[in-house]
Formats: sequence, structure tokens, C-alpha cells
Amino acid sequence: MDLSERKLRILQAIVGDFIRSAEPIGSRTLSKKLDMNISPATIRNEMSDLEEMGFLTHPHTSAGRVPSDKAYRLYVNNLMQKYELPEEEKRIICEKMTRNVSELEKTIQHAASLLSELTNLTSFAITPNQELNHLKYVNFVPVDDSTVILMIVTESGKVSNTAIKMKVPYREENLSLLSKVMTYNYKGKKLSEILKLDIIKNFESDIEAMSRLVETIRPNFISTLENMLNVELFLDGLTNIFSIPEYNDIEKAKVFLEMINKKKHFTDVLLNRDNGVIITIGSENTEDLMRDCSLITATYHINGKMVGKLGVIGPTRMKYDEVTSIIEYITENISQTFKITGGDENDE
Amino acid sequence: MDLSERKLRILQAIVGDFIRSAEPIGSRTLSKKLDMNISPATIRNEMSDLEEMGFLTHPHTSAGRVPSDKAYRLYVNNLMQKYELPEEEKRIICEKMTRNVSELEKTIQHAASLLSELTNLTSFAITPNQELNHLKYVNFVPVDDSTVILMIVTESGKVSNTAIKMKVPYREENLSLLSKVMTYNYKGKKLSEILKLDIIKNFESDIEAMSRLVETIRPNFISTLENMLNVELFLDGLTNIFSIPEYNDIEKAKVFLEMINKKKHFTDVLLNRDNGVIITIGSENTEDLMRDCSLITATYHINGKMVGKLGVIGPTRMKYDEVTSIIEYITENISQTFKITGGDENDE
DNA sequence: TTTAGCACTCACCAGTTAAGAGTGCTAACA
DNA sequence: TGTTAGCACTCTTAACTGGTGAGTGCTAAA
Repeated sequence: MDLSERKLRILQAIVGDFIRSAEPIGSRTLSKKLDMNISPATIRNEMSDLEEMGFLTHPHTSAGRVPSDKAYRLYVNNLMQKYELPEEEKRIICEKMTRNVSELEKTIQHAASLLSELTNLTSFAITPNQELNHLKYVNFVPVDDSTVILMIVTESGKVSNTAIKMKVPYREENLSLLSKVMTYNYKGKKLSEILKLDIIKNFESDIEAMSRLVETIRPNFISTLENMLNVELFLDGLTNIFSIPEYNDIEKAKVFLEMINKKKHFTDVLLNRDNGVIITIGSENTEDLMRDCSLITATYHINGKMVGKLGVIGPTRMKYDEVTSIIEYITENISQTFKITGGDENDE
Repeated sequence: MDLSERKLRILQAIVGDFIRSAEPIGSRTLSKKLDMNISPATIRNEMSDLEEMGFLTHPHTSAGRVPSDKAYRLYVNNLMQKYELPEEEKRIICEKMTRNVSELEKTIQHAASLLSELTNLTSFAITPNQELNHLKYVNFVPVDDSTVILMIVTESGKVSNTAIKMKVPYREENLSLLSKVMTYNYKGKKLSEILKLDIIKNFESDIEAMSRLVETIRPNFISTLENMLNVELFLDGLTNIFSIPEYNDIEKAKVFLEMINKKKHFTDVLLNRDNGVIITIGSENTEDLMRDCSLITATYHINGKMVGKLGVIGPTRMKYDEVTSIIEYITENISQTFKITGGDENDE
């Protein structure tokens, strides 16, 4: 059977209407809404065909029709029209995103929050995987007799500190020398690569003071690097699911929230997705618990290279056009913000 | 009317049973459970008295009795027995809390997570109010031609960085001089106090290079300080409320989650509570939305001085004895960890 | 190919009923 | 006077009922 022009229009109308109302739609209603001058009976026939082709389903004999995942897929790929964001919304996004860009983490968290606010869905965002991040600078700053702060700066501008408690006395010259040597050795290398190297240990190990210093500092240095490599996950708008009829069932809401809150697992799911704007609908999701959800993710870039993700999760019935536009606009905005100069900066 | 010994025992049994089962308890059941050899009828009389005194309520005519907030209060103050934590649990707490104490924030977040895991309730924790924190050290670290990192260290060991994008060229000597002067000027002063001072501006304003440098750095310095003063709130175990019968109603669960998620507001509520272990039961809460909840908070100390809070929120029917013990043990543990040496450290 | 008509199905609502749990009251008992 | 047994009463819950409305599927006519 072929998808005639008329079938497509009917399908589009059903999907569009269902996205808005969450109610199964009947032939009579549809006939009135569609100004095509065809009777309910004709529409019933077409609907019946569409159902046979797998685009519609029937909750029960005498309910209206409901779009299937396949219908949403067709809608997203072919039927959906580009949704132009109202200027007002664009303005809000720009304004909120450029305010307070001191830290990458804060900005991304902020973006997730904004996204959930605009879409009324649950949103998420992860920071870029730091695998590709290169070290720029290592410095040990003496604070007092027993405390030294280790500071690591990456090329993308991420800064991390750790306060190190010194068990043995140290001399400032040694610290400063160590800073220089480490920066010299590691500069331009990937963080993950550095973790594999053992240079620190071998270096100058014959001079005793330095050797002790290195011994003290080594575990801190490694754990700081490891921490920097972690991808962070931010969630927002968790309670939005309560205003979605699909999750009126407490059991469903519970499962949804619990799935989302398994952060480690959810992060992995996100990391495994391709780059660009990706929409997966219901059964297209590989994760069992997400079979009733649609997931839209998009990628943003830091320095044009490093990639983080952000998106929303909600019922398969969602305003794909609008949500996609919003996500795209936000990710574009982030990429723009962190383009020229790179990461963590404070540019007031 | 007086609270006879027998009335107390009956009340204790009702509270204890209700905490476990969440079901209203009837005279017949109670008579069997209580090995006091009194008939259901007698118990009914006693219950009736207790109800008149405000300790019990009646959901409807023919349901069993349910403890009122007043009964819980009596239970917590007088009837409750000290709950001794099993060694196994103590071990788990100690182990999980001492692992990875690199950052105060992480540790506190960790504690909240542990707490919700052990109590099956929703837990929260806030970092100490930094009002009392004193500055120890300011340093500007040159990273490259256009980037300088501002580092502030407090006496409690909190470290904060901000990357500053320099619009004008700078000289390292100037940066280093500025670090020294600012450290000299601000050392030992409260963070909040420093914000009020205007020293930076006046200092050396006649030398032009320095003056420009100060101008560039000032807004970053101020906003970093302001950020450091913010109290952070961590929540954990949000989905635990779904396993509590009281929140089987989706509407209630929604209200609960939304209240908790108003972080600013919830933080204020926490900050307003007294120090030590504080239990507020149902209507004792000043917040309208918490009238159905009980809140248990305890305080931990950093360096024996600065105070943060941590606790749980749940239905008025909760295992006060057990939960209190767990919270006490965890806060003790935190205070112990951050006792001798002070805040952010890495003490492997 | 489209349409009108009609029987049929199912969800939903309101009302009814019966069972079960628990109370309150009264009167009898120790 | 405190305690107990008995009994009528209340209220919740679940299961069943019939009526209504929305919507379908089929058939026959246009």
C-alpha cells in the first residue's frame, strides 16, 4: 500500500493533534478539523489503512487512533515543519546564557535549567569528555607551612585545585622548580595520556628533597587529574513530568525518575549517542526503561573541538519541532560563547 | 486527665506499630500485640481518653487510631529508646566517609547520599555559611598572555579559582605585587567584610599600570568572593518518597518534590533552624508545605567553628530513633574529619 | 471511490451491594 | 470502680450494575 498525499495529511493531522491534546482522536473530530471536505467514514477507511501499515494504534476497539512510534518517526523526518523560535524566546535565551559565564560547569548547568523551563520537560546536560583536553599549566602554590595548593589548567580553560597537606617541610624553590618541570613535561599532552606516564617519579629522584616532595605530591596529582576527566551530569525540571498526562500513573513516574537518577548509567547512555541533533523515539531506544520515552540530544562545542551534550527526555508525544529548535538554539549559543577564547573565563 | 503508665504503654505501642506499618491500628489488634492481658474494650476506653487528650486521631469513624503530631512529640521526647547503630552500619559510614575527602563539597554531597541510602528517606545537606570564614591567601597566577587565574584560599581551606581574561597586557611583577598586597591587606579578614572594603581601588591608583590591572581584576575578585559566600544545597534520595505509602497520591508526591526543589527557599528554611539535632514534627513546622512532613536536621562543624547542616525530610511517620542515630553518627564523622587540619585537604 | 446508516464495542461514571474492620455505647461482672 | 462482652452503627473498599457517549467496522447505496 502506498502513502497517498491524503493519507499523509491525515496522519500529520493526527500526530499534530495528539501531541497537543494527548487524547486519542476520532474520525468525526478529524473530519471537522481537516478542511478537506471528506466524511468521517472516508477518514475511517484511511485510518484503517494507516493502522494496517503500522502508523496508528488503537488503545481499544472504540477509542480514537493514536500515533505509533513509526508515525512519530515519519513526522519528525518528513512531515514536521521547521519551528521558528519567537524573537522573545531567543532574546531570553541569549540573555540568560551570556549572563555569568565564569565557569563552564555553571554555564552548562544553567543551560539545562533554561531548557527544562522552556520545554516543560526534564532536561539534562553533560560536560565535555576531557579525553581530548590538553594540559597547559601546572603550578604548586605554597599557602602555609603545611599546605600547598596544586593547580592544573587545561587548554580549554578548565581549572582545578587541590589543597595538599604536606607531612614533611618543603622549600619554596623546590615547589617552584617542580611546577616548571611538570609544566614543561606535560604541556600540550592529553590529560588521560599524562595519567599513563611515569615521568614525575623518575625525574630527579636522586636528589632527596625533591624526591620526597614528588612522593607527597604524586597521589594528589593523579587523583586530581582523574577527577578532571570525569564527565558531569546535570539534571533539571525533574518535577515537570508530573504535569504530563502520560505520567499520571505514580508507578510510571517513579520508574522514570529512578531511571534518570541513576546518573552513572544515564551518563553512559548519553555518551554513546552520536553527535549532532539526535532524536530517538520510544522503541528506537536501546534502553528498556526508555521504551516509553523520546530522547532528544544535541552537542555543543568548546573551542570548536571538545564536545558536550544536552537535551531533554519526555513522553514520545512531545512537540518535536519546538523542542528541537530550542535545543539547537541553546547549543549554538553555548558553542558561540566558548568559541574564541576557550573555556572558563570571566569576561565582564 | 493524667497519662497513666498504662496509657503511655498503649500510646507507645500505637506509635511504634504505626511507624512500622503505616496502617491505623485497632483495639483488637493492639490487645493481642500488647501482652498486658487487657481486652479490646478496655483499650478502646483508653484510646478514647488518649484521643480526647489529643494524642490520637481518627481518620473516620470506623478506622483504627493514628498518632497525632503531639503523640510523635511525646514519643520523641520521652518514650523513644536510644537506637544503637549496628556495628556493620557504623563501619559502612566510617569507610564511605573517609574515602575521598579531597573537597569539602564532595564530602558533604557524599554524606547526603549516604544518609538517604541508609534511611530510605529524602536527605539534604548544606555547606557551611562562609560568613565566618577568613581569607588566608590571594594569588594571581599568570597562565598565558591573555589569561590570569585568580586564586583565593580561606582559613578553613576552601579554594576558589576564576580564570580572568585580560584585555590589556600585564606584567608578571605587577601581578605578583598585587597578590602580595592583597594578601597582606585581606589576610584574616572575613570574606563578607572584604566585600565591603574598597581598599583595592584606592591602593596605588597613582601608578597607571597597576591601576589598570586592578580595574580589570576587581569585578572578578568581587564576584568570586560572592560566589564563595553562597551556601550550597545537596539533595539525595528524592525518589525514595515513592516507596512511602503517605505519598502514594501523585498530587502529594508532586507537591513534596516541588517544595524540595525550590532550592533557594529550602536552603533558607534550613539556615533558620537552630544548631544541634533538631526534630520538627508536622504542624510544628512553620512552613505550610511541610505541615505533613517531619524534618530532622543536625549540624556538623568545620574546624570546630563553621557550621553546616544535614538531615532528612519525610512523612511524620518515620523511624525517629533510627534516623536520629544515623544522622548523629554521620555529622560526628564529618566534624571529626575536618577537625584538626581544616577544610579542603587531601590527606592520603 | 465516497458516503450514510446502523449495530457493536469499550471506557467511564454513578449507583448499589456486601463484606470487613473498627468504634461507641450499654449493661453486666469482679 | 475498673473491666469486659455484646451489639448496633459507621465507614471504606471492592465488585458489580446499567446507562451514556465516543468511536469503530461493515454494508449498501450514491
